[in-house]
Amino acid sequence: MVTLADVAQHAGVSASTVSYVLSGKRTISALTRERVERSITELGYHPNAGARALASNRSNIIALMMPLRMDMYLPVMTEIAIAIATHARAHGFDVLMLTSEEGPEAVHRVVGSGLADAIILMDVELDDARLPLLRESGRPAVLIGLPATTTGLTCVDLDFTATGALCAEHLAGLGHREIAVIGEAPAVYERRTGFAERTIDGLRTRARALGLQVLHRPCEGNYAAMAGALAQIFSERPDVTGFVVQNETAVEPLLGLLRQHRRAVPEDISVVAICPEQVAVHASVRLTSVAIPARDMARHAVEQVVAKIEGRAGDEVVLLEPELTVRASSGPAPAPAA
Amino acid sequence: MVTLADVAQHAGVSASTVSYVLSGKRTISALTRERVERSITELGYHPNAGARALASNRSNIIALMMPLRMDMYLPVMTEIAIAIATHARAHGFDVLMLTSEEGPEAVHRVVGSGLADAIILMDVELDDARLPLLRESGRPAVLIGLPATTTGLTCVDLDFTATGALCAEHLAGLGHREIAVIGEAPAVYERRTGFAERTIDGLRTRARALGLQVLHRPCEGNYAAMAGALAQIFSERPDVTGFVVQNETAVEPLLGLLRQHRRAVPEDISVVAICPEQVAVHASVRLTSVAIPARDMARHAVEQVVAKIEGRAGDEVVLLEPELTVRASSGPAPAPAA
DNA sequence: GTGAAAGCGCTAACAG
DNA sequence: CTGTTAGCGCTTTCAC
Repeated sequence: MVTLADVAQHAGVSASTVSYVLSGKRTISALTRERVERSITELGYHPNAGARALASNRSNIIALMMPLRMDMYLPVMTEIAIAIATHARAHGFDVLMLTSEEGPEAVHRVVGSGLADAIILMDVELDDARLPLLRESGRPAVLIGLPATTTGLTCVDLDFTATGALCAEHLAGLGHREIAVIGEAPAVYERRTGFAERTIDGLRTRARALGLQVLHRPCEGNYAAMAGALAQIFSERPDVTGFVVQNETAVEPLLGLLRQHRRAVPEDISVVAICPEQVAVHASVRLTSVAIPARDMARHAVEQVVAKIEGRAGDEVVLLEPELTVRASSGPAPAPAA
Repeated sequence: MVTLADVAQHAGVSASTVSYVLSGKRTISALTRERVERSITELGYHPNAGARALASNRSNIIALMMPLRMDMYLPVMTEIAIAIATHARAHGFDVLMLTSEEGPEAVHRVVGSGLADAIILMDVELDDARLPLLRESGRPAVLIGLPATTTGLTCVDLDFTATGALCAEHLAGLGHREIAVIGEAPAVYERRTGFAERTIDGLRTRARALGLQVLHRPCEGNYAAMAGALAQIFSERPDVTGFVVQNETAVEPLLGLLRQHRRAVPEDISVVAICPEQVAVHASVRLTSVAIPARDMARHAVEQVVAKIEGRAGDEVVLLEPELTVRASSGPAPAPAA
């Protein structure tokens, strides 16, 4: 193994000089710098991560705690995770993957051992068991999601309240008077993951202001569950002309079933989805949607966490503005069947 | 920060004793062990990862290189990644997430710096640019997937050749004479990811032996592409009665379109999918399928890699036996339309 | 602009 | 069964 000392000897300088060439923490003459750099490449030197972590008290690793749950539409989680890894690399950090299976314990382990300089938590619940540990650990942390109390924590999330409101507005603006919301699986609400509740709250509040009737149905994302929910909605509220879907896996079942019910989209029924762009664009009907900005969330999370590691940031709540893109699935409400 | 020395002092023993209590590498009297363990919990001691890595030359980290590509059905990749993380933890390892964006470079960086003790590569191509680097690095590595040459490497994968054969057999056994294969997106074949080619090869070989006609169509996983492919298949080969699908995202489009074409599944058309169990079970028709054993692959990969790190294993190619589960989407071939 | 040297916290001989 | 001690490879004062 090539060590820093080897490089120093090969270049005819001291160890500290090599170190400073690497870190750029003091000015080096062009000549020495060049010599050192040549030696580095010639010898194929790679600084030892462990030694560096020990001496500098920094691992240059960010831990990312991902959910295991299968009810949390994995593609979004995955996209966020990949984007986090990519951005972290751009800041010189690697990403350590933790699963929520290990539970709050993992926070201790990783942060206590200095394995990671900071933690990013995904899929945060309103009253998350990991938060007390995090706060007392004092380590930099960023949450993706919004817990009940955010004091002492930095959080990044889509503004789901505004998202719900935006959907209500869009449908009301098109003349719809009665709409149904296909929500996440019941388990998501029971777990109190926040975003689902905030969406429906935001939607209801705005709907009330706009004189829009709202029926909310949590729903598993499969054909059978969707078929049941839909049948019930149409029997209870035959005048529903608009749907808001906040469950990516329910999108296709819904569209397929509407076809079976002989309801044309958007002529008879308008559909607005809250989902990743990709799902909206590739669905059997191009969906009017509010995008879940996975990349943006990842970018903000990494920037916040890096800023905290470097001591240049405090706690902050970053709520991303929702954007609704009109596509082929929404249109004017049909004239009431005389 | 609490150090090992602090614990030693508090327990009234030497540093090495504490170290050995932790590692179990030598026998310790019950009394001392207990005293040390008490001190550890009382002081809230966590061994410093960097120091440990430096002294022991082991980081207890496994690097996992994941694909970024969006054409690679992410849920399977994610499931594998999560399962790898879980199993790795069970062996005392953490998992560092690398994206393939960094390219072969990342192999150098992570392995050269001693950041990771080993690497697991996902989404390996037949002639993968990362392999030469890996081989010469000499670090333990396991591939998920099967490259063209496996010398000096351990590989874990589903036996896709056998998988293709199994699908052909199942349909032939039901009396089908002419089948179509809906393959992965063209890009997947162009990239030469191996598994797609092996599947079709295995299927063709067995089909020939069984007197089965095969039409193969690579296909993007969306409605539009699927609609085009399907129309063409039915016009070129009106007598096709069986489909094999190896593209998870094409499953629902195919089923939806078959309905639109008024072909009943399985009465008119049988469908066999090569996909994760979850997709097969939750599809609008419960699909006869060969499962992609994400968890098993992850388990084998971790076991192999840990064995290699500990020097108790050589290179090996582990091919998992495919299993076909009959569900509602396949049945006897319809009698030829007189 | 550069060197020398003191650790960082832990492991693993070596010594008893 | 336990203690002593010499590093592991790097960063960072302190000194020039």
